[in-house]
Amino acid sequence: MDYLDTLSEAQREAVTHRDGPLLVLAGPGSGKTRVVTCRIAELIKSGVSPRQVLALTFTNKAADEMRARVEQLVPGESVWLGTFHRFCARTLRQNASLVGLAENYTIYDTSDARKALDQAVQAAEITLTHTTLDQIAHQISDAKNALVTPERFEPRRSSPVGAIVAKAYPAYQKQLLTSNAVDFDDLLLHIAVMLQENPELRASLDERYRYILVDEYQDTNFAQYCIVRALAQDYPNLAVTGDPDQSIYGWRGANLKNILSFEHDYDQVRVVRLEENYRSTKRILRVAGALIENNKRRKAKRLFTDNEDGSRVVLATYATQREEAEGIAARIADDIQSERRRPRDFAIFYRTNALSRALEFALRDQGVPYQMIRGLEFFQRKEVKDTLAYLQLLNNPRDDVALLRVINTPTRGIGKTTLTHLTNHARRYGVPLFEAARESGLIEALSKRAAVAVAKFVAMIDHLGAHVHEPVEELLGHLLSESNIREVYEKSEDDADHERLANIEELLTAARQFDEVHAGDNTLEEFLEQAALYSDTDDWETEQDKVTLMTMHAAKGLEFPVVFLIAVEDGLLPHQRSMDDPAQMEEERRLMFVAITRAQQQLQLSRARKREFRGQRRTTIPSGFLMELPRDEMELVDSAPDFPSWQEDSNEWDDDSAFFEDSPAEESSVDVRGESRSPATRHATAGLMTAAALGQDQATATPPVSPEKFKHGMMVEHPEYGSGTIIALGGTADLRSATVDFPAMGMEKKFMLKYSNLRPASEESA
DNA sequence: ATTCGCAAAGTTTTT
DNA sequence: CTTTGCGAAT
Repeated sequence: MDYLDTLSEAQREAVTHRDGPLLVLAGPGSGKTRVVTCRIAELIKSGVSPRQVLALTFTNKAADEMRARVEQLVPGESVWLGTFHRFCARTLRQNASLVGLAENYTIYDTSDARKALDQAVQAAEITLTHTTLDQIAHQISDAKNALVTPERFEPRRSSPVGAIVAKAYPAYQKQLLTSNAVDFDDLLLHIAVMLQENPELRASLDERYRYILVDEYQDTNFAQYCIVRALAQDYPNLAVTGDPDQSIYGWRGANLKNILSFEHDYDQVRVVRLEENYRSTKRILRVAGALIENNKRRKAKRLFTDNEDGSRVVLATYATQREEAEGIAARIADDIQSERRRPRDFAIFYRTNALSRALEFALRDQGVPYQMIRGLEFFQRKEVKDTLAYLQLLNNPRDDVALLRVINTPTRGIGKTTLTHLTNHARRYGVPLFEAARESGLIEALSKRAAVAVAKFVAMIDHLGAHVHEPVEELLGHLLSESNIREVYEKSEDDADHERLANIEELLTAARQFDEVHAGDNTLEEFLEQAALYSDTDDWETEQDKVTLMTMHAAKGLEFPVVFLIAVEDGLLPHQRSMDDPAQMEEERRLMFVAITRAQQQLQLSRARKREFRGQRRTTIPSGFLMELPRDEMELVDSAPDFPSWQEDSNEWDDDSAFFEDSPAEESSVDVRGESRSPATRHATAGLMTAAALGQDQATATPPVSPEKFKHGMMVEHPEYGSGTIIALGGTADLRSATVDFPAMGMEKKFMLKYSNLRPASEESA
């Protein structure tokens, strides 16, 4: 076909390279997806059997998109294309016994896994001093991502938490095995271990998957790295694509080293660089490039584009988060009203989900349609989880977490005491809870009444069990009526319950759609697998003509004509928890790089001078990243430059603003807002503030106190830590620092005076 | 057993 | 500030 003619030289090189390892370093907007899909098509055309091709992605969304594109290129040919987790889930299904599981194992999501851990910790009688379940879970997850099995786990010496983890990890793993269940990390861990320990299986899978493609290789963790390696040994036809500058999942164990040292890991690697960008304007690209250059640990890369210069990147400063949200909403509304743009042209990104609230209000106010992409949501709702738990229990009766969730939902008189007895019985004989429930008549501690209630529950599950091979929708139908779930919600007076019923209906719809596609056997298992590995990000609908709101992480791989990135402030971007670690700071910078490079034509970065944080209004500090951006490409817009009152007595000012906004006098038809606001507040690019000057802004935020004023023994105030005494001073000029003892906090802290919000206590009264 | 109320805790990103 | 969890009371 002719698609080869439409590719650039570099793209074509990657697409037509057939055998041997291939590393495609693909900058943002360089047509990476196109290269991957064309490559799959090209392989098939050159005679490779589709079933020998394995394409692994990071998200379902990416997989779905690729599948659609491959289908266009080579209709009817089905290669295995999906996420790492799904690939592992399927492979584990076929070889479950090798790791002590049965093929009908359950995949626990994070909250299920947390419950299993809770169970395990209790059963092992581990006391949680100085730590929490969450902490333990994290450490276990880290260990699993690094392929450290329970037996091999060694806590760092003198780590009290580590010692607890060393006990909890094996107990947790045992609990999972008893329940015939795995968590997300296990999917990878089990497969990686399985490949290590079973050479013949490894060899056969290696042979089966002759051509492997891995997308977003920079996001792979150690377990994924090992899996890929194991499958590409005898047939190293491994093509990985990625961009080290877009690695944003370090917190989840992703290891940048995997892509940076790909050339050392494999022999005779062909490297193709895709550096031409087809997405963004020159200006946007230059801004992105200038930012990412500040990272030390990276492969230098030249990004360029043939696209036009475009408009300057706007750096907007608003007085409050509310003005930020309203300003953006007004501009969007204006552009839609005047038909310059459609809602779907816009995206608004933020670092944390919590930041979306003000935007939602503002957009709703303006009547702008929007869709918000959140991580989970649907499958996390109680009623949905309850219903799915029934299915899980039916599919895998050993699933203790599922049983605990459903045995008294809706209530059927099986209370805490009964459950304690059941649990004791189960632990004594080392059997799953459902087994214990089945023997309820034999448990002496149980009252007659309790035993009967349990027996009725068991009978109901058994009865439902007769329907497990029917289409999922039908099974769900039986389940909803026999369990009384439907009846309880229907009879309820509560509106919330009717909404729950609606959600269950939605689940039925999902089941019906699933049934249409999967007519074959084992459908229940697969349905549950899909549900477990699904996230709401996956069915983000491009066709919908709505403004998109999402986190920066969710934005990866997408593009929009107009992008707003909000809250570019110290502590949010970069995030507080990353600021003390240079490696994490680089990841934050990459995250911002990803966000910026989503924009095709227009980009606005913004911050608010004041932002509500944990219920408190706080003066913000502009993100240090802003100072790394090239002044020449930017346009600075300040919505309240001559309005200094936000500094000191801003409490009232803010309330005033709220008052005016709500007063009917200033009614908000779209165009009134848009016009009245923009000309008055826009400033010519020339003059005013430079990006560096914006940094000075932070000094203005708290009226500057010259570092020389601080003396040893002086009483000082810190907005966060309260009052304290200077017990040491060091450095000179910009480097002058003070060590302060805060008696109320029982701690000492060292500050760089130039940057700190420290002030002499006496100034308070003025 | 369920319900209500209060307290506490925790607020990054997701397969 | 919000959500979640736990404990008490009915």
